[in-house]
Amino acid sequence: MPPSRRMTLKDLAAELGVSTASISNAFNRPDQLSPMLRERILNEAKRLGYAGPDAKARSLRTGRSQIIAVILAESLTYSLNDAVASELLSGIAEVLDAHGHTMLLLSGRQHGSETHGSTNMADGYIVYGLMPSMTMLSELPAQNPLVAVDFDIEHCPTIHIDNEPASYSIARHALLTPPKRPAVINLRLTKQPCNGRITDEHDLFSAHHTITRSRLMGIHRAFKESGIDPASVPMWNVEENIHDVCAPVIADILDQPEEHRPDLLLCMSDRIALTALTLAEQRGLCVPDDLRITGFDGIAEGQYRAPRLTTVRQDSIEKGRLAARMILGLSPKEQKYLSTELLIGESCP
Amino acid sequence: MPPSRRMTLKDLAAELGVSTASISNAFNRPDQLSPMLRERILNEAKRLGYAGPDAKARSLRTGRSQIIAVILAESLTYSLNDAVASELLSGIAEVLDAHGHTMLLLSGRQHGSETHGSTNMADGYIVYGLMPSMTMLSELPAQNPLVAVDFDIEHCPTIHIDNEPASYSIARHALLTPPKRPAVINLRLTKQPCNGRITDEHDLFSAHHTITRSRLMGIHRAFKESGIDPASVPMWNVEENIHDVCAPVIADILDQPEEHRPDLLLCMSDRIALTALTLAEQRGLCVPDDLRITGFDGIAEGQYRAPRLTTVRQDSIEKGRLAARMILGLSPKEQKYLSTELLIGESCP
DNA sequence: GCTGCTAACTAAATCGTTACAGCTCCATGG
DNA sequence: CCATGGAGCTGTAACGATTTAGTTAGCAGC
Repeated sequence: MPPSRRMTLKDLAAELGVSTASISNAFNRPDQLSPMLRERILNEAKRLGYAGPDAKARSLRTGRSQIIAVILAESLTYSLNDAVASELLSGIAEVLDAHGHTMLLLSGRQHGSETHGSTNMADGYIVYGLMPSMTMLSELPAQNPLVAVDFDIEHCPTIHIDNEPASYSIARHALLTPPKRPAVINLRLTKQPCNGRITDEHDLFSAHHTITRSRLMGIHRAFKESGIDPASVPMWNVEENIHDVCAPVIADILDQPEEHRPDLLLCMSDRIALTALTLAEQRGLCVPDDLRITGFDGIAEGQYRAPRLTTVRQDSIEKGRLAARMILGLSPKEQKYLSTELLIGESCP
Repeated sequence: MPPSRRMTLKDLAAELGVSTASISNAFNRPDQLSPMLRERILNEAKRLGYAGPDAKARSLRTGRSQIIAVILAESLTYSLNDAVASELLSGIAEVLDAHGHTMLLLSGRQHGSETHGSTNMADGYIVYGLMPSMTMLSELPAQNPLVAVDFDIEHCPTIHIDNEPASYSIARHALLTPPKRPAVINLRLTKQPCNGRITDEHDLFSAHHTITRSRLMGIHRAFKESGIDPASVPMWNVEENIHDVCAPVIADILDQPEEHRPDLLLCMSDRIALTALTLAEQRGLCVPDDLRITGFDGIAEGQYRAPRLTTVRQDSIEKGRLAARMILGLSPKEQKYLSTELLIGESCP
């Protein structure tokens, strides 16, 4: 036996003088053979360094790989460092792991034009966020289950939260104390890329970004209810939910002369709000006395600090758990809305 | 053709009246057949809904899956929410993605006693951190490449940083301003689990955790050099690098009567240091005037705040990139030490 | 003694590709 | 006119498992 080639199930069968079926059963179905033979096989396998059936061959034969692919709208580099996406992945991993599955990470923003060759190996797909191109999704094997999170696909079970009411509730809370100069910081909500002040209202609402769009609707509803004309509220936009991208926009906002500087900042995400908090503190502004700030998401970083962020907590971990359970068929595949919770921190009491 | 079964390469070949080899070549090796035939095949494939060769079968035949497994010492739930691990994963993903590979996430802390069935499907393994049990590693296919990060495995290329000198340098910086009451917060450095004050010096240095051990050595060296007996410095320990686990320990430290409360806190990680910062601010202590704090790692969260954390930055993204390059054979497989950088923020000027 | 049943095992087909060897045909060069 | 060679294609043997159907042997019941 040349040690060059790895040992296979067949080799082991020959060595032991039994059929390959018995070896396979010894590893997979203990009830199908006598305990004596099973033990003999397992011992000999260990002695000869056979680590068990090859996953590649098994997956071809059985049609299943025990792999669930998570397709993230953004790049992996971004997603892995984004708290919301990370929590989602945590929840997914937790459930998959408990049921003997593993997680393959893919990005919808495919490198170059080709999708990865290993894409169609997965047993199922969890899609997170708005896909830049739908072609990738249409190329997935149709018979494999697909679950979407925070993004609607036709005829596909989806997990979301109710963004409009959630956003309305936090805005309403903030407006209980009437602001002198409120402002809103949107996330990627303009048709044309715009990192700064939104001057043309008509440029608002890029067709697709329904999540942040709903959040802005909620905010507008709260404004109207408080007798404030939404059109009179200055709006800003950031292109990416990343500190370094948000910082210059927020610096512009805060560096205005005091009589123009907002005293209430409604932010579309905690990342934006935290950046605002940092920049305010660096300028010696007191939060919440000089400036009140709200976020959205409820990430840990916003709660593990002083002052804590006033925000809407969405349970991304639970989103992930549920998505994984749906994919594995442990929960019914349906449209599911998870509840949110208003967290009132010191940043906007 | 019943639409029940998925279309295969062989079906397509029959439909077109060409050999399976030509279909395969049309998808994989354009130079092996005439452009005319290739186009005909690709068109027909699209028309009949054949999405390309099946990854499961291909991986069996070729022996490669284009999948690299990342085995994390901690649970996936922890790792995905830890900034250092996330940055490492980012770096890995970036390089793998650029070279047509995908990333499979595994945890060394296997669920139950069985390792995942899909483990041996990967083409290579990147191991991060101290494995709770080495049996998992010994079961990996021996002919597949293995690269370790922050953890020594015999005869295995490894990527680390020089923890002792890095830790020494930041401690020395902190001690330039002589502290009245310095203290150290260790990370999982006791033999017996201990979340709080370390009273018995003999209990220090759990056999394995060489990283934090080296960091403490560096701190001790700096103390000696400043004429301070390390044994006189109170030491504390936290069991997990998580806010909720660190918080009670740090609360104990800060809630001591003022004459015992430390004025310098050397923390083994940024996570610990940030928790300390938060708790100090909540108690109205001024950092750095009442209390100076240092961390270790250089995570973004520590720099995107005011005051910024004084810390040692290790480039975890680069660690990941390098690990991925080694696994793919793009960089020589060797023992590699990456450099670190002292970041001086306002938390300990 | 015959039938029927179960436990324990085997033989062979199959999963969907890739890769190797070989075949045909036409152009080229001597 | 024959040899040479390459372009373009085909046929088929792996790859390493799982699974179905089938073969024993042993035992119980009548």
